[in-house]
Amino acid sequence: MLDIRLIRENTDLVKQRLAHRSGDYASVVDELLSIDTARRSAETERQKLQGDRNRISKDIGIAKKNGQDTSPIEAEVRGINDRIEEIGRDADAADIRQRDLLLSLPNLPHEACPVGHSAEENPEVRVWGDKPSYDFEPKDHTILGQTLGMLDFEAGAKITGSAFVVYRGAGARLERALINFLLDLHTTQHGYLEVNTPHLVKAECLVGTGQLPKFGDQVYHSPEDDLYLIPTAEVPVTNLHREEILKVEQLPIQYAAYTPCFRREAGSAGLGTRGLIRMHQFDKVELVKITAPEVSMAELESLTANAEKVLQLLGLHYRVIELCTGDIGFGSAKTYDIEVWAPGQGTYLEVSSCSNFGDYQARRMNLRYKGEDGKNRFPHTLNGSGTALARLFVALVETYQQADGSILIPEALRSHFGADKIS
RNA sequence: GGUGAGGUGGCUGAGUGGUCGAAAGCACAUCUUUGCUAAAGAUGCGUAGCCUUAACAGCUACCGAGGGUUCGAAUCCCUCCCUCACCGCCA
Repeated sequence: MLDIRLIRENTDLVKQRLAHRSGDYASVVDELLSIDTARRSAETERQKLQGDRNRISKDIGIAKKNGQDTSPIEAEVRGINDRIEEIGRDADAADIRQRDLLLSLPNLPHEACPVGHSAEENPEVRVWGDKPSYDFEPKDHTILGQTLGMLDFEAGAKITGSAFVVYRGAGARLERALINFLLDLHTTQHGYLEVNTPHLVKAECLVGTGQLPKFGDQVYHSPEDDLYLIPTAEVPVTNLHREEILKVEQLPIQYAAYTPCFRREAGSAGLGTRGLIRMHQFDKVELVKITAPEVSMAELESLTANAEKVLQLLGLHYRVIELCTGDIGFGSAKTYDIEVWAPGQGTYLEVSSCSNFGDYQARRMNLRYKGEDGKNRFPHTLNGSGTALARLFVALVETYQQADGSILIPEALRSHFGADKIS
Protein backbone atom coordinates (compact mmCIF):
# COMPACT_ATOMS: atom_id res chain seq x y z
CA MET A 1 0.00 0.00 0.00
CA LEU A 2 1.32 3.40 -0.88
CA ASP A 3 1.29 6.25 1.62
CA ILE A 4 -1.63 8.53 0.83
CA ARG A 5 0.52 11.47 1.87
CA LEU A 6 3.13 10.55 -0.69
CA ILE A 7 0.44 10.43 -3.33
CA ARG A 8 -0.98 13.76 -2.15
CA GLU A 9 2.33 15.57 -1.95
CA ASN A 10 4.33 13.93 -4.74
CA THR A 11 1.62 13.12 -7.22
CA ASP A 12 3.83 13.52 -10.27
CA LEU A 13 6.53 11.26 -8.92
CA VAL A 14 3.99 8.56 -8.07
CA LYS A 15 2.35 8.74 -11.48
CA GLN A 16 5.67 8.70 -13.24
CA ARG A 17 6.89 5.61 -11.39
CA LEU A 18 3.63 3.77 -11.87
CA ALA A 19 3.69 4.61 -15.56
CA HIS A 20 6.72 2.35 -15.92
CA ARG A 21 4.62 -0.64 -14.91
CA SER A 22 2.34 -2.47 -17.25
CA GLY A 23 -1.20 -1.25 -16.74
CA ASP A 24 -2.57 2.27 -16.43
CA TYR A 25 -2.88 3.66 -12.93
CA ALA A 26 -2.99 7.41 -13.54
CA SER A 27 -6.76 7.52 -13.34
CA VAL A 28 -6.74 5.58 -10.06
CA VAL A 29 -4.33 8.15 -8.64
CA ASP A 30 -6.61 10.97 -9.76
CA GLU A 31 -9.66 9.38 -8.19
CA LEU A 32 -7.68 8.75 -5.04
CA LEU A 33 -6.80 12.42 -4.78
CA SER A 34 -10.38 13.61 -5.16
CA ILE A 35 -11.68 10.99 -2.71
CA ASP A 36 -8.98 12.00 -0.26
CA THR A 37 -10.06 15.63 -0.40
CA ALA A 38 -13.71 14.71 0.11
CA ARG A 39 -12.83 12.33 2.91
CA ARG A 40 -10.82 14.85 4.81
CA SER A 41 -13.41 17.58 4.58
CA ALA A 42 -16.16 15.23 5.78
CA GLU A 43 -13.88 13.97 8.53
CA THR A 44 -13.08 17.47 9.72
CA GLU A 45 -16.75 18.39 9.80
CA ARG A 46 -17.65 15.25 11.68
CA GLN A 47 -14.95 15.76 14.27
CA LYS A 48 -16.03 19.34 14.83
CA LEU A 49 -19.61 18.20 15.44
CA GLN A 50 -18.45 15.42 17.76
CA GLY A 51 -16.49 18.00 19.71
CA ASP A 52 -19.63 20.12 20.04
CA ARG A 53 -21.58 17.14 21.25
CA ASN A 54 -18.99 16.16 23.83
CA ARG A 55 -18.86 19.67 25.24
CA ILE A 56 -22.62 20.07 25.49
CA SER A 57 -23.09 16.62 26.99
CA LYS A 58 -20.71 17.55 29.75
CA ASP A 59 -22.74 20.68 30.40
CA ILE A 60 -25.87 18.55 30.65
CA GLY A 61 -24.28 16.42 33.32
CA ILE A 62 -23.36 19.51 35.32
CA ALA A 63 -26.77 21.13 34.82
CA LYS A 64 -28.55 17.98 35.93
CA LYS A 65 -26.50 17.91 39.10
CA ASN A 66 -27.70 21.44 39.77
CA GLY A 67 -31.28 20.37 39.23
CA GLN A 68 -31.80 22.43 36.09
CA ASP A 69 -34.11 21.55 33.22
CA THR A 70 -31.94 20.17 30.41
CA SER A 71 -34.53 19.18 27.85
CA PRO A 72 -33.85 22.11 25.46
CA ILE A 73 -30.12 21.38 25.23
CA GLU A 74 -30.79 17.68 24.93
CA ALA A 75 -32.89 18.44 21.88
CA GLU A 76 -30.02 20.48 20.50
CA VAL A 77 -27.64 17.56 20.90
CA ARG A 78 -30.10 15.28 19.13
CA GLY A 79 -29.99 17.66 16.21
CA ILE A 80 -26.19 17.54 16.21
CA ASN A 81 -26.32 13.75 16.32
CA ASP A 82 -28.45 13.66 13.21
CA ARG A 83 -25.90 15.72 11.38
CA ILE A 84 -23.03 13.59 12.69
CA GLU A 85 -24.74 10.52 11.35
CA GLU A 86 -25.33 12.12 7.98
CA ILE A 87 -21.83 13.48 7.49
CA GLY A 88 -20.42 10.30 9.04
CA ARG A 89 -21.94 8.23 6.26
CA ASP A 90 -20.09 10.34 3.69
CA ALA A 91 -16.85 10.15 5.64
CA ASP A 92 -17.06 6.38 6.08
CA ALA A 93 -17.96 5.77 2.44
CA ALA A 94 -15.04 7.90 1.30
CA ASP A 95 -12.73 6.13 3.73
CA ILE A 96 -13.71 2.69 2.43
CA ARG A 97 -13.38 3.80 -1.16
CA GLN A 98 -9.98 5.30 -0.49
CA ARG A 99 -8.77 2.10 1.14
CA ASP A 100 -10.06 -0.01 -1.75
CA LEU A 101 -8.26 2.19 -4.22
CA LEU A 102 -5.05 2.12 -2.24
CA LEU A 103 -5.18 -1.67 -2.04
CA SER A 104 -5.62 -1.89 -5.79
CA LEU A 105 -2.57 0.22 -6.52
CA PRO A 106 0.72 -1.66 -7.00
CA ASN A 107 4.01 -0.69 -5.41
CA LEU A 108 6.25 1.91 -6.99
CA PRO A 109 9.17 0.27 -8.78
CA HIS A 110 12.39 1.26 -7.03
CA GLU A 111 14.65 3.70 -8.83
CA ALA A 112 17.19 0.87 -9.04
CA CYS A 113 14.67 -1.22 -10.99
CA PRO A 114 15.46 -1.19 -14.71
CA VAL A 115 12.81 0.47 -16.85
CA GLY A 116 11.23 -1.74 -19.48
CA HIS A 117 7.95 -2.92 -20.88
CA SER A 118 8.05 -6.70 -20.78
CA ALA A 119 10.03 -9.79 -19.89
CA GLU A 120 12.11 -9.39 -23.09
CA GLU A 121 13.69 -6.32 -21.53
CA ASN A 122 14.80 -8.02 -18.33
CA PRO A 123 18.58 -7.65 -18.12
CA GLU A 124 20.69 -10.69 -17.33
CA VAL A 125 22.73 -9.99 -14.24
CA ARG A 126 25.03 -12.99 -14.06
CA VAL A 127 25.45 -16.58 -15.10
CA TRP A 128 26.86 -19.44 -13.04
CA GLY A 129 28.32 -22.58 -14.57
CA ASP A 130 27.83 -23.85 -18.09
CA LYS A 131 25.21 -25.81 -19.91
CA PRO A 132 26.17 -29.45 -19.47
CA SER A 133 26.79 -31.43 -22.63
CA TYR A 134 25.75 -35.03 -23.26
CA ASP A 135 26.89 -37.66 -25.74
CA PHE A 136 23.26 -38.77 -25.97
CA GLU A 137 19.93 -37.02 -26.33
CA PRO A 138 18.95 -35.82 -22.81
CA LYS A 139 15.49 -36.94 -21.82
CA ASP A 140 12.66 -34.94 -20.38
CA HIS A 141 11.97 -35.36 -16.64
CA THR A 142 8.53 -36.82 -17.34
CA ILE A 143 10.14 -39.69 -19.23
CA LEU A 144 12.86 -40.14 -16.62
CA GLY A 145 10.38 -39.89 -13.79
CA GLN A 146 7.97 -42.41 -15.22
CA THR A 147 10.68 -44.85 -16.32
CA LEU A 148 12.24 -44.82 -12.86
CA GLY A 149 8.86 -44.97 -11.13
CA MET A 150 9.33 -41.58 -9.48
CA LEU A 151 6.48 -39.55 -10.94
CA ASP A 152 2.90 -40.65 -11.54
CA PHE A 153 0.89 -37.99 -13.33
CA GLU A 154 -2.02 -40.35 -14.06
CA ALA A 155 -2.46 -41.05 -10.36
CA GLY A 156 -2.41 -37.32 -9.63
CA ALA A 157 -5.07 -36.71 -12.23
CA LYS A 158 -7.11 -39.64 -10.96
CA ILE A 159 -7.31 -38.61 -7.34
CA THR A 160 -7.38 -34.84 -7.81
CA GLY A 161 -7.10 -33.59 -11.38
CA SER A 162 -4.68 -32.42 -14.01
CA ALA A 163 -1.62 -30.52 -12.83
CA PHE A 164 -1.39 -32.65 -9.71
CA VAL A 165 1.24 -35.33 -9.34
CA VAL A 166 2.04 -38.30 -7.14
CA TYR A 167 5.70 -38.79 -6.24
CA ARG A 168 6.63 -42.41 -5.65
CA GLY A 169 9.62 -44.32 -4.32
CA ALA A 170 12.90 -42.59 -5.12
CA GLY A 171 10.92 -39.60 -6.41
CA ALA A 172 9.16 -39.09 -3.09
CA ARG A 173 12.44 -39.61 -1.29
CA LEU A 174 14.27 -37.16 -3.55
CA GLU A 175 11.61 -34.52 -2.95
CA ARG A 176 11.91 -35.01 0.80
CA ALA A 177 15.72 -35.00 0.66
CA LEU A 178 15.68 -31.71 -1.23
CA ILE A 179 13.36 -30.09 1.32
CA ASN A 180 15.63 -31.16 4.17
CA PHE A 181 18.74 -30.10 2.28
CA LEU A 182 17.32 -26.64 1.65
CA LEU A 183 16.09 -26.07 5.18
CA ASP A 184 19.35 -27.31 6.66
CA LEU A 185 21.38 -25.08 4.39
CA HIS A 186 19.47 -21.89 5.16
CA THR A 187 19.10 -22.50 8.87
CA THR A 188 22.64 -23.66 9.60
CA GLN A 189 24.65 -21.68 7.02
CA HIS A 190 22.61 -18.56 6.30
CA GLY A 191 21.11 -17.63 9.66
CA TYR A 192 17.41 -18.18 9.01
CA LEU A 193 15.02 -19.43 11.67
CA GLU A 194 12.94 -22.35 10.52
CA VAL A 195 9.19 -21.89 10.93
CA ASN A 196 6.41 -24.30 10.11
CA THR A 197 3.15 -22.47 9.60
CA PRO A 198 -0.46 -23.31 8.81
CA HIS A 199 -1.26 -23.85 5.14
CA LEU A 200 -4.63 -22.17 5.52
CA VAL A 201 -4.81 -18.45 6.21
CA LYS A 202 -7.37 -15.72 6.76
CA ALA A 203 -8.23 -13.24 4.05
CA GLU A 204 -6.45 -10.41 5.83
CA CYS A 205 -3.13 -12.21 5.50
CA LEU A 206 -3.55 -12.29 1.74
CA VAL A 207 -4.44 -8.61 1.81
CA GLY A 208 -1.32 -8.01 3.86
CA THR A 209 1.06 -9.52 1.34
CA GLY A 210 -0.88 -8.25 -1.67
CA GLN A 211 -2.63 -11.27 -3.21
CA LEU A 212 -6.03 -9.89 -2.23
CA PRO A 213 -8.18 -8.16 -3.26
CA LYS A 214 -6.81 -8.12 -6.78
CA PHE A 215 -5.78 -11.72 -7.37
CA GLY A 216 -8.50 -13.58 -5.53
CA ASP A 217 -9.20 -15.82 -8.51
CA GLN A 218 -5.72 -17.32 -8.21
CA VAL A 219 -6.11 -18.81 -4.73
CA TYR A 220 -8.14 -21.73 -3.43
CA HIS A 221 -10.79 -20.68 -0.97
CA SER A 222 -12.96 -22.54 1.51
CA PRO A 223 -16.11 -20.45 1.83
CA GLU A 224 -17.51 -22.30 4.86
CA ASP A 225 -14.55 -21.24 6.95
CA ASP A 226 -13.48 -18.25 4.87
CA LEU A 227 -9.96 -19.64 4.76
CA TYR A 228 -7.53 -19.70 1.86
CA LEU A 229 -4.91 -22.26 0.88
CA ILE A 230 -1.58 -20.47 0.78
CA PRO A 231 -0.17 -19.77 -2.69
CA THR A 232 3.28 -19.35 -1.10
CA ALA A 233 4.77 -19.47 2.40
CA GLU A 234 5.42 -15.75 1.98
CA VAL A 235 1.83 -15.23 3.10
CA PRO A 236 1.76 -16.94 6.52
CA VAL A 237 5.40 -16.18 7.30
CA THR A 238 5.41 -12.45 6.53
CA ASN A 239 2.08 -12.10 8.33
CA LEU A 240 3.55 -13.65 11.47
CA HIS A 241 4.19 -10.11 12.64
CA ARG A 242 1.16 -8.33 11.17
CA GLU A 243 -0.26 -5.58 13.40
CA GLU A 244 2.86 -5.69 15.55
CA ILE A 245 5.34 -3.06 16.62
CA LEU A 246 8.74 -4.74 16.61
CA LYS A 247 11.74 -3.62 18.59
CA VAL A 248 14.59 -2.34 16.46
CA GLU A 249 16.91 -4.94 18.07
CA GLN A 250 14.74 -7.69 16.59
CA LEU A 251 15.72 -6.69 13.06
CA PRO A 252 16.57 -8.19 10.74
CA ILE A 253 14.17 -11.07 11.14
CA GLN A 254 14.99 -14.02 8.87
CA TYR A 255 12.67 -16.96 8.43
CA ALA A 256 12.91 -20.07 6.30
CA ALA A 257 9.82 -22.18 5.81
CA TYR A 258 8.91 -25.25 3.86
CA THR A 259 5.30 -25.44 2.70
CA PRO A 260 3.35 -26.80 -0.20
CA CYS A 261 1.97 -24.00 -2.39
CA PHE A 262 -1.46 -24.05 -3.97
CA ARG A 263 -2.26 -22.08 -7.10
CA ARG A 264 -5.37 -22.14 -9.21
CA GLU A 265 -3.47 -20.84 -12.25
CA ALA A 266 -6.76 -19.56 -13.60
CA GLY A 267 -6.49 -18.61 -17.23
CA SER A 268 -3.12 -20.22 -17.84
CA ALA A 269 -3.97 -23.92 -17.92
CA GLY A 270 -2.27 -25.98 -20.55
CA LEU A 271 0.08 -23.28 -21.76
CA GLY A 272 3.48 -24.92 -22.14
CA THR A 273 2.94 -26.69 -18.88
CA ARG A 274 4.38 -30.09 -19.48
CA GLY A 275 5.19 -32.29 -16.51
CA LEU A 276 6.11 -30.72 -13.21
CA ILE A 277 6.70 -27.24 -14.51
CA ARG A 278 3.37 -25.64 -13.68
CA MET A 279 1.38 -27.44 -11.00
CA HIS A 280 -1.60 -26.51 -8.86
CA GLN A 281 0.35 -27.81 -5.88
CA PHE A 282 4.10 -27.75 -5.46
CA ASP A 283 6.60 -27.73 -2.61
CA LYS A 284 8.75 -24.74 -1.87
CA VAL A 285 11.20 -23.52 0.73
CA GLU A 286 10.70 -19.81 1.18
CA LEU A 287 13.02 -17.21 2.66
CA VAL A 288 11.50 -14.13 4.30
CA LYS A 289 13.24 -11.11 5.79
CA ILE A 290 11.97 -8.14 7.73
CA THR A 291 14.61 -5.41 7.82
CA ALA A 292 15.23 -1.77 8.55
CA PRO A 293 14.64 0.36 5.43
CA GLU A 294 18.26 1.48 5.16
CA VAL A 295 19.58 -2.02 4.65
CA SER A 296 16.85 -3.66 2.60
CA MET A 297 18.59 -3.37 -0.75
CA ALA A 298 21.75 -4.96 0.66
CA GLU A 299 19.57 -7.65 2.25
CA LEU A 300 18.00 -8.36 -1.13
CA GLU A 301 21.45 -9.10 -2.49
CA SER A 302 22.26 -11.49 0.34
CA LEU A 303 18.87 -13.18 0.10
CA THR A 304 19.42 -13.74 -3.60
CA ALA A 305 22.90 -15.07 -2.89
CA ASN A 306 21.41 -17.48 -0.31
CA ALA A 307 19.06 -18.85 -2.95
CA GLU A 308 21.84 -19.09 -5.53
CA LYS A 309 23.95 -21.09 -3.11
CA VAL A 310 21.44 -23.92 -3.44
CA LEU A 311 22.09 -24.27 -7.14
CA GLN A 312 25.83 -23.87 -6.71
CA LEU A 313 25.99 -26.68 -4.17
CA LEU A 314 23.89 -28.89 -6.39
CA GLY A 315 26.07 -28.00 -9.39
CA LEU A 316 23.22 -26.72 -11.51
CA HIS A 317 23.86 -24.13 -14.20
CA TYR A 318 21.74 -21.02 -13.74
CA ARG A 319 21.40 -17.38 -14.58
CA VAL A 320 20.10 -14.44 -12.61
CA ILE A 321 17.96 -11.87 -14.34
CA GLU A 322 16.61 -8.63 -13.02
CA LEU A 323 12.96 -7.92 -13.68
CA CYS A 324 12.24 -4.64 -15.41
CA THR A 325 9.49 -2.26 -14.32
CA GLY A 326 7.06 -3.75 -16.80
CA ASP A 327 7.52 -7.26 -15.45
CA ILE A 328 7.90 -7.01 -11.66
CA GLY A 329 5.19 -8.29 -9.38
CA PHE A 330 2.38 -6.20 -7.96
CA GLY A 331 3.92 -5.48 -4.57
CA SER A 332 7.59 -5.57 -5.47
CA ALA A 333 9.95 -2.61 -5.75
CA LYS A 334 12.81 -4.67 -7.15
CA THR A 335 13.08 -8.33 -8.11
CA TYR A 336 15.72 -10.83 -9.18
CA ASP A 337 14.67 -14.08 -10.79
CA ILE A 338 16.92 -17.11 -10.68
CA GLU A 339 16.51 -19.46 -13.62
CA VAL A 340 18.03 -22.91 -13.64
CA TRP A 341 18.97 -24.77 -16.78
CA ALA A 342 16.91 -27.87 -17.58
CA PRO A 343 18.65 -29.89 -20.31
CA GLY A 344 15.62 -32.04 -21.09
CA GLN A 345 13.53 -28.92 -21.64
CA GLY A 346 16.32 -27.05 -23.43
CA THR A 347 15.28 -23.98 -21.47
CA TYR A 348 15.79 -22.08 -18.23
CA LEU A 349 13.21 -22.53 -15.49
CA GLU A 350 12.41 -19.92 -12.88
CA VAL A 351 13.09 -21.50 -9.50
CA SER A 352 13.30 -18.39 -7.40
CA SER A 353 12.00 -14.88 -7.39
CA CYS A 354 13.68 -12.64 -4.84
CA SER A 355 11.96 -9.35 -4.14
CA ASN A 356 12.25 -6.30 -1.97
CA PHE A 357 8.78 -4.96 -1.22
CA GLY A 358 9.97 -1.85 0.57
CA ASP A 359 7.33 -0.78 3.08
CA TYR A 360 4.47 -1.77 0.75
CA GLN A 361 3.49 -4.97 2.54
CA ALA A 362 4.30 -3.57 5.98
CA ARG A 363 1.77 -0.79 5.40
CA ARG A 364 -0.86 -3.24 4.25
CA MET A 365 -0.43 -5.39 7.34
CA ASN A 366 0.31 -2.50 9.69
CA LEU A 367 3.66 -4.00 10.63
CA ARG A 368 5.95 -1.49 12.29
CA TYR A 369 9.08 -1.24 14.37
CA LYS A 370 10.10 1.30 16.97
CA GLY A 371 13.16 3.14 15.74
CA GLU A 372 16.12 4.30 17.81
CA ASP A 373 14.34 7.62 18.30
CA GLY A 374 11.22 5.94 19.66
CA LYS A 375 9.17 6.67 16.54
CA ASN A 376 7.22 3.92 14.84
CA ARG A 377 8.30 3.15 11.30
CA PHE A 378 7.39 0.66 8.65
CA PRO A 379 10.13 -1.91 8.10
CA HIS A 380 10.90 -3.36 4.70
CA THR A 381 9.86 -6.90 3.82
CA LEU A 382 11.63 -9.22 1.41
CA ASN A 383 11.15 -12.74 0.26
CA GLY A 384 12.50 -15.22 -2.21
CA SER A 385 12.18 -18.86 -2.96
CA GLY A 386 15.04 -20.84 -1.68
CA THR A 387 13.99 -22.57 -3.90
CA ALA A 388 10.86 -23.91 -5.56
CA LEU A 389 10.99 -27.68 -5.43
CA ALA A 390 9.18 -29.02 -8.45
CA ARG A 391 11.34 -27.19 -10.95
CA LEU A 392 14.48 -27.86 -8.94
CA PHE A 393 13.53 -31.56 -9.16
CA VAL A 394 13.19 -31.18 -12.93
CA ALA A 395 16.58 -29.49 -13.35
CA LEU A 396 18.27 -31.98 -11.07
CA VAL A 397 17.07 -35.17 -12.73
CA GLU A 398 17.50 -33.76 -16.23
CA THR A 399 21.00 -32.48 -15.48
CA TYR A 400 22.27 -35.61 -13.75
CA GLN A 401 20.73 -38.21 -16.04
CA GLN A 402 23.13 -40.82 -17.43
CA ALA A 403 23.23 -42.62 -20.75
CA ASP A 404 21.77 -45.74 -19.11
CA GLY A 405 18.74 -43.81 -17.82
CA SER A 406 19.93 -43.65 -14.21
CA ILE A 407 20.35 -40.43 -12.28
CA LEU A 408 23.41 -39.44 -10.27
CA ILE A 409 22.79 -37.69 -6.98
CA PRO A 410 25.14 -34.70 -6.54
CA GLU A 411 27.60 -34.96 -3.69
CA ALA A 412 25.97 -32.29 -1.52
CA LEU A 413 22.65 -34.11 -1.50
CA ARG A 414 23.85 -37.65 -0.87
CA SER A 415 23.73 -37.61 2.92
CA HIS A 416 20.15 -36.35 2.76
CA PHE A 417 19.11 -38.73 0.03
CA GLY A 418 20.98 -41.74 1.38
CA ALA A 419 22.30 -43.01 -1.96
CA ASP A 420 24.47 -41.76 -4.80
CA LYS A 421 22.23 -42.66 -7.70
CA ILE A 422 18.72 -43.56 -8.76
CA SER A 423 18.33 -46.45 -11.16
C1' G B 1 -19.00 -29.85 20.80
C1' G B 2 -20.37 -28.88 26.42
C1' U B 3 -19.68 -26.12 31.10
C1' G B 4 -17.30 -22.28 33.74
C1' A B 5 -14.05 -17.95 34.10
C1' G B 6 -12.10 -13.97 31.58
C1' G B 7 -10.48 -10.25 27.54
C1' U B 8 -8.59 -2.47 30.00
C1' G B 9 -2.20 1.16 27.80
C1' G B 10 4.83 -2.60 27.09
C1' C B 11 3.42 -5.69 31.75
C1' U B 12 0.46 -6.21 36.45
C1' G B 13 -4.10 -4.21 37.64
C1' A B 14 -8.26 -0.46 39.47
C1' G B 15 -12.46 1.32 37.41
C1' U B 16 -20.67 -0.72 36.77
C1' G B 17 -23.70 5.69 33.11
C1' G B 18 -21.29 12.03 33.35
C1' U B 19 -14.73 16.80 33.66
C1' C B 20 -12.02 8.58 32.35
C1' G B 21 -7.73 8.12 27.45
C1' A B 22 -8.57 5.80 31.79
C1' A B 23 -6.01 5.17 39.26
C1' A B 24 -1.85 2.69 41.17
C1' G B 25 2.47 -0.23 40.63
C1' C B 26 6.29 -2.20 37.40
C1' A B 27 9.20 -1.35 33.09
C1' C B 28 11.27 2.53 30.04
C1' A B 29 13.36 7.78 28.90
C1' U B 30 15.30 12.48 30.51
C1' C B 31 16.73 15.47 34.53
C1' U B 32 18.09 16.33 39.86
C1' U B 33 20.26 14.68 44.32
C1' U B 34 22.94 11.33 47.32
C1' G B 35 26.74 8.75 46.16
C1' C B 36 28.29 3.57 43.83
C1' U B 37 27.95 -2.09 41.54
C1' A B 38 22.83 1.16 43.92
C1' A B 39 18.90 4.31 46.11
C1' A B 40 15.58 8.60 46.29
C1' G B 41 12.93 12.54 43.86
C1' A B 42 10.90 15.34 39.48
C1' U B 43 9.06 15.10 34.70
C1' G B 44 7.70 12.35 30.67
C1' C B 45 6.04 7.85 28.59
C1' G B 46 -0.19 4.19 23.88
C1' U B 47 -2.14 4.10 18.61
C1' A B 48 -4.32 6.41 14.55
C1' G B 49 -6.79 10.35 12.06
C1' C B 50 -8.06 15.57 11.36
C1' C B 51 -6.53 20.62 11.60
C1' U B 52 -2.55 23.63 11.81
C1' U B 53 2.73 24.28 12.03
C1' A B 54 9.23 26.41 11.92
C1' A B 55 7.92 23.96 16.29
C1' C B 56 4.54 23.45 20.23
C1' A B 57 -0.33 22.98 20.84
C1' G B 58 -5.50 21.72 19.64
C1' C B 59 -9.52 18.48 18.20
C1' U B 60 -11.61 13.41 17.15
C1' A B 61 -11.62 8.18 17.61
C1' C B 62 -9.89 3.77 20.02
C1' C B 63 -10.69 -0.03 27.10
C1' G B 64 -11.26 -7.94 22.16
C1' A B 65 -14.65 -6.93 17.39
C1' G B 66 -19.31 -5.30 15.54
C1' G B 67 -24.18 -3.46 16.53
C1' G B 68 -27.82 -1.21 20.10
C1' U B 69 -29.81 1.96 24.28
C1' U B 70 -28.69 7.21 25.97
C1' C B 71 -28.00 14.17 25.69
C1' G B 72 -23.62 11.22 27.39
C1' A B 73 -20.93 4.18 27.49
C1' A B 74 -14.61 1.11 29.48
C1' U B 75 -19.18 0.90 32.51
C1' C B 76 -26.04 -1.23 30.47
C1' C B 77 -28.14 -4.73 26.28
C1' C B 78 -27.33 -8.05 21.81
C1' U B 79 -24.19 -10.86 18.39
C1' C B 80 -19.51 -12.63 17.29
C1' C B 81 -14.22 -13.66 18.11
C1' C B 82 -10.31 -15.04 21.20
C1' U B 83 -7.80 -16.90 25.80
C1' C B 84 -7.70 -20.13 30.10
C1' A B 85 -9.64 -24.44 32.99
C1' C B 86 -12.36 -28.95 33.15
C1' C B 87 -15.34 -32.55 30.33
C1' G B 88 -16.27 -34.97 25.51
C1' C B 89 -13.99 -36.38 20.85
C1' C B 90 -9.63 -37.23 18.21
C1' A B 91 -4.21 -37.73 14.72
